[in-house]
Amino acid sequence: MPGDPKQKIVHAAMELFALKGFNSTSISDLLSRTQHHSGSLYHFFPGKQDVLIAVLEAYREGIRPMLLEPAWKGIEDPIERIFALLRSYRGMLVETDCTYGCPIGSLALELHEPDPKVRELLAENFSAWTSAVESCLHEAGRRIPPDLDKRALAEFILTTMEGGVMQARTHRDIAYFDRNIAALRTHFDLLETRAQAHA
Amino acid sequence: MPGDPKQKIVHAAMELFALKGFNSTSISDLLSRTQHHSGSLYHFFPGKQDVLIAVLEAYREGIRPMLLEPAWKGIEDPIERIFALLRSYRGMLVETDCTYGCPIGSLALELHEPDPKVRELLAENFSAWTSAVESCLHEAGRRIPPDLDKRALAEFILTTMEGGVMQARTHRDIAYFDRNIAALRTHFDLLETRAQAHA
DNA sequence: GTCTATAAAAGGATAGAC
DNA sequence: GTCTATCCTTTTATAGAC
Repeated sequence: MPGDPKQKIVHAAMELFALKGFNSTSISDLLSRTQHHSGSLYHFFPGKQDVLIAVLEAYREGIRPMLLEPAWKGIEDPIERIFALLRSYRGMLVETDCTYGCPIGSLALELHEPDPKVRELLAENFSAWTSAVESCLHEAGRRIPPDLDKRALAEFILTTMEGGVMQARTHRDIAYFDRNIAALRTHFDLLETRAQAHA
Repeated sequence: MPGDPKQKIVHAAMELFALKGFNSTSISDLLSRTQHHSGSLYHFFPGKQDVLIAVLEAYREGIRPMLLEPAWKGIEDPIERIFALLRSYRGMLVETDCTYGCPIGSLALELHEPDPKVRELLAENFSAWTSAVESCLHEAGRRIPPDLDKRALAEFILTTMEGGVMQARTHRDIAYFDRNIAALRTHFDLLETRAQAHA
């Protein structure tokens, strides 16, 4: 529903939490952006925390349709799909002058003592991302050493993205992100060489 | 000066910003922890932001004496010094049940639109850390391919630490950190193999 | 330099009419 | 379901005595 007010609030919250963070986004910010009033928001959500939960659920549900499918359009090679996914984060950084990176990573580090439900949803977002990358690694077959822990490598790829985003944002310079991705590419090249050597 | 009230406030702020974040730490929190009163704090600092600046300067000045020297005690091998540094972050995570990681990384992602001075200090903290690691890489000499960009690899090591901390904190499980460090160790092993092959 | 008291504003949330 | 008005708390910051 495009006019669904609940969805509209969640959508605004996704944008504002990514842009300013959770604590720095006030209920008033959400209301003024959605042109709703507090009675409306509190009709749908018991409190601000519940808006955050809805946001994290929306991100989790959106990983495939909103993130992976656009990034993977026209790309079949499983390893190139991983780098295409990383490029989509690069695109977000470039579009926003290196201010907006991964919304999940930002929230994960902003919220130090999160509600258990919130922490669980952050973890589920990371896990779903990691699983998608892990699938690509399995599809890559013998280009990766067969004895290598694919799940661990997928987590390392998430680390590369998050660390690259963090440094690019902090230095306001996309080159930090690019050098991290280049280092990961070197890692893949070395792994592929080793996989061939053992073949 | 151990009783210096200004230092005492900065010290409390370092702890509380790391524990709860900047926005979630109130001036009252700082005052109750230091047993001072608002007149005292505002005598030394024009505002809360200036406490943050003092905190970031203290972290920057503390990198060598508080972080590197303890981590490197008794360790001479330059590559093992890098992994010893990473272990000191592991120690912080374990001591705090995976709630407290790198204070600079947390602040870097919490503060989305920081004051230019604050952003610059965050960047300086990352740069100083990266430079220290880069020095180790240069000392490692021929164990690393000579054509490899040592600065970029040092940034990739920072990325590994920050990404490992982020995932360990989010999942409340140190194994995520350990697997990231293991992946980095694999990367070093592969680089060393390549360096030998070209020798 | 440190204390008390308090101003001034912002933020989360609620009540009740419509 | 949505609007207006408002309560209550927290928070940053200031004033002025000591």
